[in-house]
Amino acid sequence: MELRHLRYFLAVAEELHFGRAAARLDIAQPPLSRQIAALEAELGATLFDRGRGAIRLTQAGELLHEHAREILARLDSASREVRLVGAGRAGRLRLAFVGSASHGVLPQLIQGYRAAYPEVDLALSTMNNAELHRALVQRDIDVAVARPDLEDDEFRRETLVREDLILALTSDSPLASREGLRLADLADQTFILYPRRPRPSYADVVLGLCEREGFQPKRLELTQDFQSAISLVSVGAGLSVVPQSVAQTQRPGVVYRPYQGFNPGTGLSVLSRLDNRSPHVVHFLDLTRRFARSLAAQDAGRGSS
Amino acid sequence: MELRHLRYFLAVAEELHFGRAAARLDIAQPPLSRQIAALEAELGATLFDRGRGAIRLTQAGELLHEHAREILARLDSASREVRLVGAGRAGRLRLAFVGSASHGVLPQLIQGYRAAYPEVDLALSTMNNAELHRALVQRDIDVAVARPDLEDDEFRRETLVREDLILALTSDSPLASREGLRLADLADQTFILYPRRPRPSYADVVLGLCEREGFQPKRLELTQDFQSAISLVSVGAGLSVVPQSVAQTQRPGVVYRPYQGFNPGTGLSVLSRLDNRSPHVVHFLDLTRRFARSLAAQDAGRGSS
DNA sequence: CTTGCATCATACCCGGCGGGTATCGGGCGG
DNA sequence: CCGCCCGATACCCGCCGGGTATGATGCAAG
Repeated sequence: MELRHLRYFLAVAEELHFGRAAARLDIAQPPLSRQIAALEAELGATLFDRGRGAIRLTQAGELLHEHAREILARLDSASREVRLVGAGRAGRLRLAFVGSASHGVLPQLIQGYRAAYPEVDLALSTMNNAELHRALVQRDIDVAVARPDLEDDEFRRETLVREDLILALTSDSPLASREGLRLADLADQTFILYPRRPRPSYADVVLGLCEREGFQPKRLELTQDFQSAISLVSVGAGLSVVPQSVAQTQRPGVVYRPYQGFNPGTGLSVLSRLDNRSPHVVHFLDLTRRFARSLAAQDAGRGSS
Repeated sequence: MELRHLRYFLAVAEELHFGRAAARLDIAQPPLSRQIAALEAELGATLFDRGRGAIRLTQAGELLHEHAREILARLDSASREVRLVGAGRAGRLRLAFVGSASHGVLPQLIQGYRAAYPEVDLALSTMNNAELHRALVQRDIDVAVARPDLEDDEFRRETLVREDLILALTSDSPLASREGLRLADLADQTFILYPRRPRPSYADVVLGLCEREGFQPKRLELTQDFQSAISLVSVGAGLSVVPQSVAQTQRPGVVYRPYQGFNPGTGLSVLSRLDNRSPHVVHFLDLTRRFARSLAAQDAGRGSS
């Protein structure tokens, strides 16, 4: 049996007239008669009572009528849904990001995607860089937002934003009001760094900075993520070096201060597997590129003004 | 889209290998590739990730996979059900019969049909001859069991059984013990006849009998059906002339006695519209024919012994 | 009763499409 | 680097579905 049979049958069942049904189907009447006859032969059942003038459905015909309607409706909705998913306008996008990106521009980017593709179910989670890498490779996620990047040439990448590093200090610390602060001035402070595992990590980047400035922090406190680092700062356990965007969310007991000297900054990258050409991913990365470009234009404008 | 696309897609989705899927479908691999490509083009969606070695379903593919499975399963069950109904082994048969047929051989016939076609839903009802005729013509029923027949050459008919008429008397009537009773002996009794409407009817057949015997019943009582006639007999309201099979069910206060003289008997006919070639009807009438033949053989055997 | 019309079935032809074989192209393993 | 595996492409052929013409049948009107 083919869908043609069902479509033709449905037309005849609804018109109860071969001529009109054929017109509705945009074919001539004879092939329609033939196809219906073939269907009846295949099913071994008479579907229509061809009695004098008016045509009528048999019991088997009534039964097939209901089934055919449902099957064709089902097919139609399947087709529509698949088209939508195939166009990336429905379905699901699994995105994970480093915790320190939950402030700053990433939320705007995600909002933008949500607005453009409201029917796509966004599955969000947070991971550190190592976990992001593993999840991308194992296809547990479609898109990763890493800081600053993931080393893998199997990934497509878009740079989302670059930002300076900044100090997070306990608000009642005397350092908070000092002008022209340098990293070396903090040599005898407790540095709260993250993540604790795996190494090397962002913590080592900061330690490298210190070494470049000619010292090693007197005390180190390693914590899991930037959230707990800030928490520790707020209770006076030490200071931390964080991306500037973190300063957007003020927190009691914490003040943010720039420092003098070498500031390599940090960035956010949006990554996906090279072989993942899913429209959702493509759309998200396109949006990312446009968004990053508009951010750069803003910065340039602000810089020149 | 055609079912071929769904079937091919399903094979590939389950094998995740074009070669094996083609083998399973008993076609060569190239046309399979082409059909899948055509399906993807029509849906505007990539369904498979053809990445290095292992093939994989995309999100759109996963979605279509579920839909395709259900649609094909649905089609399969539709086909099976329609075949059954078309073969008359499932579905519904609407049968109506005169009340006086609820004793005697009709129940056996119906039992026989039930045993042969257990999945067919039998819709039974009782009507008088006039109602049977109307119902058949208007297609409210498929098969009618009338006594003795319906006058209409648009009907196909099988004679189910013929039987003598018999008297139903009040058990304490002196007539009950009289030998060699003749209808004329009952001229001064109350004749309870049916149906009251419409006329002419079975009541007129009995009145014709009396006339032939040279008398008119002194008193007449017309009632709706044979059930109420027997009830009236049982309370001593008079006597009735009924088909012999009615005597099979004994009832307190009623005795059945044969009578001498002309006995035209009566019969049951099984009727259906000539243009109703539904397998259910055909089966039922076939069964009726065989059943009637076996009844006739029984009678002949009993007669000769 | 006969003619004409409406409607579905049959006869026959044609072209498109689905399937076949041969071959290519790329990725992976030896 | 070569050969193999697998999917894609190229090209041909035969079938089947659709078209036109016509038949068969039942009904209505004259």
